[in-house]
Amino acid sequence: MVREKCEFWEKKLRECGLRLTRQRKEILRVLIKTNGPLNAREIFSELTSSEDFLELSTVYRNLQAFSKRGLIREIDLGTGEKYFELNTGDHHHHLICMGCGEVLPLGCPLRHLEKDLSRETNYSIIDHRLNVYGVCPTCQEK
Amino acid sequence: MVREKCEFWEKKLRECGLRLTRQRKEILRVLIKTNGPLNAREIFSELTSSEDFLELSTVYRNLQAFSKRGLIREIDLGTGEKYFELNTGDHHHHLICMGCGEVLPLGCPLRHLEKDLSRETNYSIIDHRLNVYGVCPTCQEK
DNA sequence: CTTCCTCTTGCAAATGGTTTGCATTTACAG
DNA sequence: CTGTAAATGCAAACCATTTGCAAGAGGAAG
Repeated sequence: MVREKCEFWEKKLRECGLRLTRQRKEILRVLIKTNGPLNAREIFSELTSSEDFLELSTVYRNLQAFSKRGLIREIDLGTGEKYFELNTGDHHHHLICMGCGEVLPLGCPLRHLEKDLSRETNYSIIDHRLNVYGVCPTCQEK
Repeated sequence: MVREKCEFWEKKLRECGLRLTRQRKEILRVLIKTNGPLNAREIFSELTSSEDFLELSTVYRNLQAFSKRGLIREIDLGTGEKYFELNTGDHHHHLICMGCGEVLPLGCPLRHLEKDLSRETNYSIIDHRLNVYGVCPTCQEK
């Protein structure tokens, strides 16, 4: 199943006009196996075993390249670093635990907002970002 | 009116246990006269005329101090820098023009979300951040 | 009004995330 | 298999922000 997903995303990557390098395969693999947002350093850390070494700057360059082509989506969790997750096309937000940093996907409660807002302000609405911050049940016990 | 507001915020600052220095007065003044979020460099730029010079690091240090004491509120517009605005206590969000960067305050459409979400996830919900991105009427014409 | 202690500032250097220049290596179209 | 454009490694630069330290300045107490 993971293999299939890898092939799916590698195909997408090729369709974007990007070459399929060892480093890109590995970055994709990490993004696939983790469900949820990752930053450059986290991806890099997953890949520092000697056999699949790659430069941190390569991770940054590729996250930028993937993001520009819509393969991944940039996520701002409000921590200062840029996070990314595979762009599966389903619009959602994130619920972030302020204790342990766990991130839960969150359905969008704002489906109707953009139309209303467009009418009120005459802005053409392009996008919105919502983060919700809380404390997860486990962290509440501590 | 501006003078009254300045006195109000200077009093608040003193009540937080902070000393009222020339630099802090000036930073407050800029925050008061601008309605909307500002970052450290913008505040600094407003104050580089010879008579009211201050160090950029002083701006950073004070924004941090004010923020910690709840005088101002940190705003993340998704641009990479930290923005701040006076904490007037009214909970709101921001509509940001992707053309010119204009920022409009936005009433909160999520009043009921936190209770529902708390029930569904067992998280205790602390806060949320919402940004809406669009293009303002002026920028649409270009 | 003066003194003293503590908080604050200026200055310069460090930090952390991210980007960039350049020579070398690699994917892959032909 | 070969040539070429794209990608990588490496090191240095960048930019917002933070920090250490000595000098300076609020303001409470006298």
